[in-house]
Amino acid sequence: MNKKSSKGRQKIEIKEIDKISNRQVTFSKRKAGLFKKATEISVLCGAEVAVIVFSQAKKLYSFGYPNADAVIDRYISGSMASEAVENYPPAYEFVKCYEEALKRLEEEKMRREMIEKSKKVGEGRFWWDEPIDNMGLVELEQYMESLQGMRKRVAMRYDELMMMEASSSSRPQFFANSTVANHVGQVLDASNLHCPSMPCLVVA
Amino acid sequence: MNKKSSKGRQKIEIKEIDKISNRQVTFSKRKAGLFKKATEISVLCGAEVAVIVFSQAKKLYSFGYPNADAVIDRYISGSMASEAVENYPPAYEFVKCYEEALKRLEEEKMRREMIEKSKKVGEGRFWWDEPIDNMGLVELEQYMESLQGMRKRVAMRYDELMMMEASSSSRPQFFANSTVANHVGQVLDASNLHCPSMPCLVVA
DNA sequence: AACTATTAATAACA
DNA sequence: TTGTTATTAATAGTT
Repeated sequence: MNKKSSKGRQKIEIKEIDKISNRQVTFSKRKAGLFKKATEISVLCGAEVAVIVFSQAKKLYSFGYPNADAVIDRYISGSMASEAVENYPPAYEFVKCYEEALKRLEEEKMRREMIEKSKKVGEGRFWWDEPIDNMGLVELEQYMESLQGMRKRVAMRYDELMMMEASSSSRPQFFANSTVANHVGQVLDASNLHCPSMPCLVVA
Repeated sequence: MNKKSSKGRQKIEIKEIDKISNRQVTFSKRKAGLFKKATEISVLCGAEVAVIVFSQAKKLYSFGYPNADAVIDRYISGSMASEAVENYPPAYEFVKCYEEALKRLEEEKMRREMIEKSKKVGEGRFWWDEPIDNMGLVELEQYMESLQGMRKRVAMRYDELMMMEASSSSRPQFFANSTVANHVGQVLDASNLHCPSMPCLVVA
């Protein structure tokens, strides 16, 4: 009854793939894999990496950490010259910023989970605390409806406040003091960032 | 008697390896792996590849097929000659990534705060009545955004469950394509929310 | 663009 | 460092 849906990965010989369409697909997949590996070694080991690939159609793809050109420049100038310690702080700062945020996110999750744990399931347990992963369909529906209700209330409250603010005199810009605004500003300043997960640079 | 001789490969997080000796070993092994992958894609797909790696100690390792310098020369002349402006989609990706993380962070914070607040709420009052009355505009905005995020995630979880229900299919699919699905659609669509002149995040 | 059954790469040990 | 092994990760063939 269980007919295998595919033969799965098969061993292949490392020689040019005959079938063109196949070759192209493999190229795409393996190029992605190669860039991923490059990312990983750079992150795991603090290495600087550049990868340049020309497809058979001579289309150029490149990847670099912290950035391809810098690494290549250094390769060319043969600057194993010991102290040629180029620094690449620009993007790095923001990557740190991002990582920081992720870390804080994890912390928050933890804290919440601990609170929930400490509350002990059973008595004093509230329905909205339950992790959604354990909810059934019906429960999820209820949850959604509740959220919707909340949303409306908040919006109404927002309106109210807006009215009041509007009638009184000086109103600051919406996000003037918001953390979100600050962070966005920072991020937008980072014009030359690479995405940490897959900093792939494609040159047409 | 059959004590495992090793734990075998373990899953690791992609972040700088703490222990130096470990980092060095990993660097060697992964460098070899990277070069091997580069060889393979070049042979399998007729691609030209160059890989440049600087270790943390700034030692240079390079690989090229058919040969590194040729590929690099081509890269240089290519990127200069062609007007091919380097575009940086990754930066944008990164920004999105980052914003996403921040949003989730806000959500988590909120959930925790709510839980903590809920302890103080007296009889007959719902937990979500408590906080908003004392919020300012900015806080309300963040609150709304967080609610939106939570709802999306709940809806996604809902979809997930639906899929599972559908595929395991030992059970009649009551909601397969009717009201509930529509409901989810509604939830995901922010347009039906009462959300006056929401100053959305501006991504320049 | 997704999905498995496989192979290939590799983290932890020795 | 080099080798072994238990696992995870990548991907060939298929839909």
